[in-house]
Amino acid sequence: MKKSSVVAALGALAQDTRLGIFRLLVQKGPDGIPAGEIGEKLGQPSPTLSFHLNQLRFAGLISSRRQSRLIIYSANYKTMNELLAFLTENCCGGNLAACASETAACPPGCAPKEVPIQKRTRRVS
Amino acid sequence: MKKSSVVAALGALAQDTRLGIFRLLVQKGPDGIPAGEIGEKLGQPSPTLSFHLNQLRFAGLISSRRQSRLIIYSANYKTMNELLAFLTENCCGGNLAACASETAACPPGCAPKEVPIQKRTRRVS
DNA sequence: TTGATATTTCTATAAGTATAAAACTATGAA
DNA sequence: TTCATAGTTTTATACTTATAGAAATATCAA
Repeated sequence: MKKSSVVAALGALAQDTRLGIFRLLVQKGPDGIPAGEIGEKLGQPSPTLSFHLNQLRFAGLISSRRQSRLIIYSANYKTMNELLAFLTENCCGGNLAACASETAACPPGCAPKEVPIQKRTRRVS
Repeated sequence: MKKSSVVAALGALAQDTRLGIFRLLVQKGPDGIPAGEIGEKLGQPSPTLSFHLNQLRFAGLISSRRQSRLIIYSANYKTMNELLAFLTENCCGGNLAACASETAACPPGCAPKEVPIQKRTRRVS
């Protein structure tokens, strides 16, 4: 994930109404819910809601699809995962002992990215 | 973690320079580094840097301590962990199958909070 | 003391973001 | 068609945040 996309995603989430929308969608699961239902839960006027949904969509955090008259919004779990991974990437400089220390106690994703194991190839003789 | 604190933390991270500072500190580990070294790496004038360090500190994401003439900044791993947990909390409504689905593929912390197992107590006869 | 270094606070300007009323668009039902 | 519903776009105003120069503060060394 590019740093600029991460800033955009964090900016989209750094607002009360939008954080509420995103969490609601994360909790509703991959099928999502219609815009109207979101507005009902959060008690926002529709233009305000639409503005915030657009911000989240533009940041890649949610997706929308039309289903007859309804527009169904759902969380983009892939983006969410990448965002979390970015923040903890290469935590403690890859020093696993520091990661595990009382002061840090880093999350699972914190460990340095595994270098893919190179497939052993037979040497041509 | 309170929602308002989460919004504050996300807002603090949603800025290019601050995201850079935070990631640098996360990678440096619990011991931290002095302000000057941060400014050097990010190439920002000191008032700008100080402003951003304050924002991060105010949001609870970093801490500072004086060590002679230097001010040492370090990441607050606890806040970071709570922030990540908040975003994925009660993911997919606790439906583990949905969490594990191709579309969601939620992170480890996504599973609903474990209800602490009650210790079996001997009945007084 | 005085001076040098490390960093912060104050300040003004510039730039970006949120809100909701009004007007618009898309879909389906009568 | 015409109407109702679900939602979006446009617009203006109000508010919040970023930047960096200048001045201030804290610590140490001579």
